[in-house]
Amino acid sequence: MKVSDTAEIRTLPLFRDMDDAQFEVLIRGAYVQTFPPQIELITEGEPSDFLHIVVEGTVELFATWNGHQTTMATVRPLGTFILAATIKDAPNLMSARTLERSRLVLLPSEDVRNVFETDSAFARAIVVELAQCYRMSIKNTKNLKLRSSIERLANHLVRKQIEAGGAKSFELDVEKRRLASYLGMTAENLSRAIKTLQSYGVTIDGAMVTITTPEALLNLAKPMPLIDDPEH
Amino acid sequence: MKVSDTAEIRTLPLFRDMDDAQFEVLIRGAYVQTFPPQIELITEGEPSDFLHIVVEGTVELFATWNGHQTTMATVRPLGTFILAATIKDAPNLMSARTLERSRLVLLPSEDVRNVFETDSAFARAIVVELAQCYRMSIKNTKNLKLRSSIERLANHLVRKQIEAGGAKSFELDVEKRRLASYLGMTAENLSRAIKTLQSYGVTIDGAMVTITTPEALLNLAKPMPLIDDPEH
DNA sequence: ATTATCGTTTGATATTTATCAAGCATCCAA
DNA sequence: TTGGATGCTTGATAAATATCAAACGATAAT
Repeated sequence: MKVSDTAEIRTLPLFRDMDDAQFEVLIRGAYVQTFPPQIELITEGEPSDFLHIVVEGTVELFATWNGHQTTMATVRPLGTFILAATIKDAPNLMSARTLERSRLVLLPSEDVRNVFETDSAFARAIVVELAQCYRMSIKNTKNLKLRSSIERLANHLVRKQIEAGGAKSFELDVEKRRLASYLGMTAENLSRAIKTLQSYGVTIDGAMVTITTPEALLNLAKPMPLIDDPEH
Repeated sequence: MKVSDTAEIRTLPLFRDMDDAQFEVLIRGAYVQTFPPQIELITEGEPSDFLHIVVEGTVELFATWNGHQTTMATVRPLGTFILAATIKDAPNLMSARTLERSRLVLLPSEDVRNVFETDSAFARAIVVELAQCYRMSIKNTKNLKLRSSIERLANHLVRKQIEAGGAKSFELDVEKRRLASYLGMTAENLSRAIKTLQSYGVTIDGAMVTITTPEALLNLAKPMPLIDDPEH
């Protein structure tokens, strides 16, 4: 494993404050692997063998039922999945696939659980991380239950613009059909929703989003920290 | 605070394995209060002052946006809310109201955070609890995104029957309009969905549910541990 | 016992969302 | 350069879901 990877992972809140020796234990047992696009890394229902860390590339988390499939999240560097399953030694509730060539660090779940039992700083960091994940999921539920699909799209764009530093134009970082699935709508309806947003000063050409009248969009989106702010 | 309450709370997974002295610290700082129905106990957006434990009665967690409101969960003895906000010292993402006369134990969030820093057994229990909550929320998201409202209702009934020990008849424990909101539908459509379920061998008279042909209902519901089993 | 209130049900209608089919655009490999 | 393949868009239609209005029924307060 490259030293630069190790150093990068160490900066994550999850590993930042843990004991040097215990971090070493995790790193010694770790695997680094590069995967081509469209590889299924984990499958829902299977036991969680590893805590995955995305060092490079993009991973999609998705879930299925009765022939349907939905995108639950997109994980980019330096994101991890799926901590809850690793800690509880429980089956994964989601599957994961690479969307592009991706490099991942795999920490054996058993090692993570062992270090969790030993290193109380790590345990505390895990608490904070899980609380964060839980709150994110609650926000997502509110988003789904309280808003229509076009309102969800509007808020997604508002948020992405903030993440792009407030730039008038920015690029969508996922395929539209995956964005649609994430937002809980079909690709067809995303296409139509985008058209509707033109009257709110939004134009989307390919992956390029331009927001000409942010006030109009905000007036539709009505964003709220308790749903839309990942930090809140 | 009554000794019987203390003993009961001590049996919760969250408090079971913690240090006696630290548990004492929590109990010493605790308040016990009985509330009439329809009292708003916490408000979304407000800081989390207490970890609430429902000892008697029923509490509804709900969220609002732009004039809309949705039921997020129902908490009964011995359930707690909202651990993630308490631990992160973050604002509550949901509001809570009593649905009936209810007795609650309130642990000051600051105490909980302090003991969490001190008692590693408590910290580990919090990890398990948060992981559980997170997974529950993910399952709920899958339920919402992958199923239609009638499928959600069907699965809810299947689950409630299991919780009723498999009895052919059992009672709904919440008002229908709240059940509707929890399931992400209107009260009117819940009423119609119940009618539709008659052809699947389900009759609901008032709060009394009777399932005459479980096979037919199961065939519609297609329950799946990765969505419907709270233990999984 | 009576009235008032509130939850539930039903019907009519509107809106939202999905599905199906076709054409268009883009990208990549032969 | 040229086919595919795949993703995106558009139109037509169907299904799911929400809204509005009214009636009904249970419950609680007077």
